[in-house]
Amino acid sequence: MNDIVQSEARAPDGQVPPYAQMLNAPQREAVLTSEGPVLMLAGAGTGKTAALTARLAHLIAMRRAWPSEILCVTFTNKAAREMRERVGRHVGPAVEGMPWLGTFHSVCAKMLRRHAELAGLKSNFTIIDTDDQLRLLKQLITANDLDEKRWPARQLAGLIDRWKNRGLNPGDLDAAENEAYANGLGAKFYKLYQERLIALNACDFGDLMLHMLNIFRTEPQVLEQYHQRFKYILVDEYQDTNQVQYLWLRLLAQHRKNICVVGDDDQSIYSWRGAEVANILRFEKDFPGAKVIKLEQNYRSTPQILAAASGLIDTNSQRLGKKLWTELPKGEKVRVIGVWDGPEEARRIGEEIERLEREGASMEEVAVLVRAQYQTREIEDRFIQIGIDYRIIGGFRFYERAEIRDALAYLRVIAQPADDLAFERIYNQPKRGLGAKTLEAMRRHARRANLPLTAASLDLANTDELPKRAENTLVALLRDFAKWREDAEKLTPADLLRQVVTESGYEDMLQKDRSAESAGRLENLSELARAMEEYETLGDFLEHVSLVMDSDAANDDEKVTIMTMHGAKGLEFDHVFLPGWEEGVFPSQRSLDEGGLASLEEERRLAYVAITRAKRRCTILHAANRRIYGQWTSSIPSRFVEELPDEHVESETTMTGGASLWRANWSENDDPFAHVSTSRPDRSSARGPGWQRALESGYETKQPRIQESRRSAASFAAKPRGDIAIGAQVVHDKFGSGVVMDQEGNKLEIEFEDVGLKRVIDSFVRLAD
DNA sequence: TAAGCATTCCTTTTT
DNA sequence: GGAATGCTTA
Repeated sequence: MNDIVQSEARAPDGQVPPYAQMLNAPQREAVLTSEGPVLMLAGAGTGKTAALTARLAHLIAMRRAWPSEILCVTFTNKAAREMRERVGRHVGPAVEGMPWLGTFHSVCAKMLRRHAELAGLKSNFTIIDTDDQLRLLKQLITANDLDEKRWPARQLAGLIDRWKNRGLNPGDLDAAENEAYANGLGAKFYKLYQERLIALNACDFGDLMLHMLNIFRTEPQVLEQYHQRFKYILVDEYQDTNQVQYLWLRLLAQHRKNICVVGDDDQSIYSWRGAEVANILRFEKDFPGAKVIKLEQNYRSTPQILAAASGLIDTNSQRLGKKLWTELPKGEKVRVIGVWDGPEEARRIGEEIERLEREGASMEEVAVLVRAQYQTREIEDRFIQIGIDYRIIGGFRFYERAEIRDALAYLRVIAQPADDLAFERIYNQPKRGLGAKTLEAMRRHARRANLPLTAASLDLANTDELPKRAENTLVALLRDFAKWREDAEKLTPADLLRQVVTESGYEDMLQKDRSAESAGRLENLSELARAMEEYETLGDFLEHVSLVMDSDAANDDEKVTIMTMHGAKGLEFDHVFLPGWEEGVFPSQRSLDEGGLASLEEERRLAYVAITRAKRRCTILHAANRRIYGQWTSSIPSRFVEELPDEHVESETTMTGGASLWRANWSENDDPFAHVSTSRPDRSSARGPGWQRALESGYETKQPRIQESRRSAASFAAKPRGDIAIGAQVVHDKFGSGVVMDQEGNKLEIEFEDVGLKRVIDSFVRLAD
């Protein structure tokens, strides 16, 4: 077998092709076993992407299929992009012809545009985002005399999403499902919502998959078409597929059975989004005779990091079982640091990072990974204070910002006059005096005439149903849109946007707004215009936006990354900090309260993912006290800490109990800014139950070992900036504008208009203009 | 219609 | 603690 494999790998000239050269034995097997079903179990850092791209390159180079005959699906645009790039390196411009390499959703969108009429849509349908989805549902709920308070649109949206994830249409719901919303109105509202979407010539994210699944199920000739086309199917991150994706894939693969799925059951962390690990666990049943290939050699982490992670994940019961190993040289043990409270944890991380910086580490290679978004604030505050450059990934995405959505809504109405949801978003944004009354009249009229809102409003303006003033404004707005539609013919999409932003009064509105964010909003809008430069038509751009919700923000600068553990999947860093390993934070309270063992095991997999992001050093922290929802809570270290194998871990608990008290006093004397009340820890409320307990149980009072590294930013690089003095008006990216009250070295004390007194490093502010 | 106050809700979020 | 939403009032 091996000989066959070896000879097959050779190009006609007898050379081992470059894409196969760097692969280890199992990787090579995964690449060369092109026929039949293959399950590739790829542990963290085992060169999964390398194998996958080599496989693609192999299929193309060996002429087993044209690039257009391979279906390759990923979950994220980033993964798809990376794959395309890497395959391109092997096979050159042939990748350009890989039209079916993309995310599940983009592939489905592409298919659905071809067969839209089979789903009751026109091929230029709009893809709506969650915002629109919620507003639409809210309308439906109130229009059907239901109390939106009692039965929130959010809940309904969640249910519909889950139903779609499972491949269920309104008619497929059983009694229990139907009961889940408003005492048995689930199916009714699901149906209403779907009808409304069709009427709007729109679909949501879930529909992209579900419509295609429905079409495959009911239109054999369409499915047949794709059977003929796709000679090979590749799926990345298979453990994250949900039911509808699974069914969709199974229909497509059943004909030739040349399907290769890649995944890692230990990295399944999205079950709450409908992902089913079961899909990977039962692959061999679905495709009898499937070849299972395990990639277990890790090229990323030190043996210690790997051992710690493996030891932890061993606690889980439901596993296919892999044993990761590495040839990399010994490194340092995983560190576990116990501290007194949240602020101290943030200080400690700051100190450690400053030390790494002094040692010459690249800040690009440092990450702080948290369980939940709210944990970022504490870290962020500290980094601002001591001047560590950071970037927070996640939270608000570029395309989710209000101003971006508004701008896109304008563009959508221009491109698609029938896009009611977009029109409703901006008909009074900026404020032009059209309110709920006007909207109601427009809607009434639209329903009566069975027209989209914009068209109906034009009609409405000819009647005398509206007050003169509203009528005039509305006519002016519609005239603007007519003009922009003409502009759209002549201008590039980017220029069109600039025009609209100015002429709609949106720009004016932001310029008049003196709040901290408005400058950033204007900045975002020009950023959006810049991003549009590469698109030829408005339609192209809008399709891109609705499917690719991430912006490829330049991340070439030296910044520490702060992000959630979920967001970090697939990434790697030399140094990883993992704060908040306490029961109730991680594992999260919710996962402990509900979901039982399964959800605890998912948390453990998340811990495994987090640790295995580290290449060289991994530092885990836990605090004895933490403020959660404004409430001081004392907490015990996460069970995951105890599950780490002792021999690969180095524990340190310097700052507990008395030491912290002592340190608090000491730092007050030492700290030139200690009199600044807003930034001093609130000692009265800091005495939570944990405090008492710590004092009573007589914690050992240790000298803090790291005193010398706890230098305040003012005493270090204390060179003040020349251009800022007390009394100066300054602007801070995060805090907005304020007045400098005090200055010491490079440290400023600023009274901000919005957030009050803060201490910041002067390099973080600029003089107000 | 918009501002100003009260109330609610707090994981994770690839598309 | 705090944002985000919704309701009340000027």
